[in-house]
Order: sequence, then structure tokens, then C-alpha cells
Amino acid sequence: MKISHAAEKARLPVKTVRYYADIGLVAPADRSASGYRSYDQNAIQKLIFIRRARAFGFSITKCRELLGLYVDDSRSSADVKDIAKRRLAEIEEKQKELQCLHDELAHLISACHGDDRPDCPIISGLAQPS
Amino acid sequence: MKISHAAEKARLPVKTVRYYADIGLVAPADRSASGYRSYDQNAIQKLIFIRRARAFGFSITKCRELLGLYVDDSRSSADVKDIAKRRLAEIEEKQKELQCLHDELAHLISACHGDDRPDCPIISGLAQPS
DNA sequence: ATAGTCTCTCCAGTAACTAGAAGGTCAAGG
DNA sequence: CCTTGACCTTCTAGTTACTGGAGAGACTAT
Repeated sequence: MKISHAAEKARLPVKTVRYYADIGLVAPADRSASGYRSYDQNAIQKLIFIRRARAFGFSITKCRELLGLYVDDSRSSADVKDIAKRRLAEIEEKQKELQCLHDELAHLISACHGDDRPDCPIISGLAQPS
Repeated sequence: MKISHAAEKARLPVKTVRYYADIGLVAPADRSASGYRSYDQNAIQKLIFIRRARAFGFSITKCRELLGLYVDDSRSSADVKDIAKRRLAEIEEKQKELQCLHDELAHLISACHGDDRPDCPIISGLAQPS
């Protein structure tokens, strides 16, 4: 299966699939005589796995690690769970930050009358040291 | 005031302050005879403003725009409010995404027994197409 | 005078792609 | 048989917002 077909199956841009091959994340199963990358079901499965893991915010490095566990039939589920739990903690941390940001910005916005006059609580709020 | 002092006041790394000068975001008030950047209160205020805006997730481009409004005494508060509201909408969008992510990952984690056995719902969950 | 702490500029690297150029390959239609 | 168009290849460079380091000049204190 040529790259565009594989990319479609995995719902990734062709450029990205090529990039993943370049960095040795997901190698094509083979190359045609003329040098075309050729993907099999196994490689496509890995691409899908990566797309999903990336969507969960795992870095390429973490993806590499997870992919290693994915292909390793003897991995322990505890190893995977640890990585996932750490990732979940990061997500929760990010959620908290975002909530603070949201509240603070919403507060500034609600304080702003939003008319033609120049005085603006958003601007002055952003100018406050902390 | 030399760069390290200004950076400290604005609670930014020196490198970043220099970078902001390079890209023409916040120019130093002056240069000493020997070429040292010299910052005054006004420039420091701008640096603080930028740090805060960045913390709210405004891009450098948006910061430039906001800084333009910040220094423009004749700006209308409506202009600022529009930018801020769009940013708030982005934050809310991100929050929703993060919530989905959180729930899905938490679900996978709770389904994983996390022991020495190799079968792992997290791995197989990630391998599912969507 | 010298040691140590600034400061300067410039270059390179980070993450994870994305865009575009220049050129090779392949199947179908005229 | 030739051409057209859609594909494929590699390579380079650009993106965002810095960060790190080298090499060299400036300033301060002893």
C-alpha cells in the first residue's frame, strides 16, 4: 500500500507519515523498486496508534516508548498504566491552570465596558505586575 | 537600568528580554556607550505587560497588537475587549478538548488492572481507530 | 593587575511538523 | 508512442518562542 493510501487509512497527512518514517518512528514495511514507501496492515496499525497517542498529548518521545510497549508482547500492564497516569496528572495540572486563566480573563472582560472610550480594565489589568 | 536588573523587575529571563528587543517587541530605552541595553520604567512596564499577556496564552503577534493598544491612549476599550473575548473562546475550546481527553484517558486507566500481565486496555484502547 | 561577573553578538538547537521546489514514476487516454 | 495528470521521491527552509553556548568585550572589587 502506497503512502497516500496508508495516510488515509491512518487519518494522518502524507507529510506526517513520511516524517514519522524519517525519524524512525514508524518505518514502512518495504520500498518498491522505484523507491516508493510501502505500508502493510501492521505499519498502519502503528500509525493509528501514534495518531491516537499524539491526540492524547503524548510527545513523540513518549509515543516511541508506548510503541515499544505496544509491540512488546511481554510488557506488563503496570508499565503502561504508570505512563498513562503521569500523563493524566499532567492533563489535570493543565486543566487547573486553564481554569485560573479563564476566570481571570473572564473577570477582566466583564469589568470592561467595551465602548469607544479608551479606559480599559483589561489593559490596566494586564499591566499589573502579578 | 541594565538588562539583568530589568529582567528581574519584569520577572523574565535575560535571554527573553534580549529576544524581545531583537524582534522589536520591547526596545530598550537606550544603549550605553559600550553598547549595553538600558531600560527605563516605561520599558519595564511593557515587559511586565507582555509577560502577563503571554501567561494568558496570547501569541507574540497578539501581544504586539495588545501592546499597540496599551500605548495608544486613544484606543477604544471595545477593540481590546474583542481580542480578549476571542482569546477566552479559545481557552474554553481548549478546556473542552482537555476534558474529553481526561475522561477518555481516565476511563482507559481505570480499565487497566496494572499488574505483571501483558494484556492492557490502555494499549488496546489506543490501538482502536478512533 | 587580576579575578569574577556582567554584557554583547552570533550561531545552533528545540518540537513536530508544514510548505514548496525540482524531479522521477506510473496508469490511462488519444 | 506520447502526453497528461496524479502520484511519489528527496531536499531545504520556515514555523513559534524561546534557550544554550561560544567567544569576546566591559565593568567592579580587591
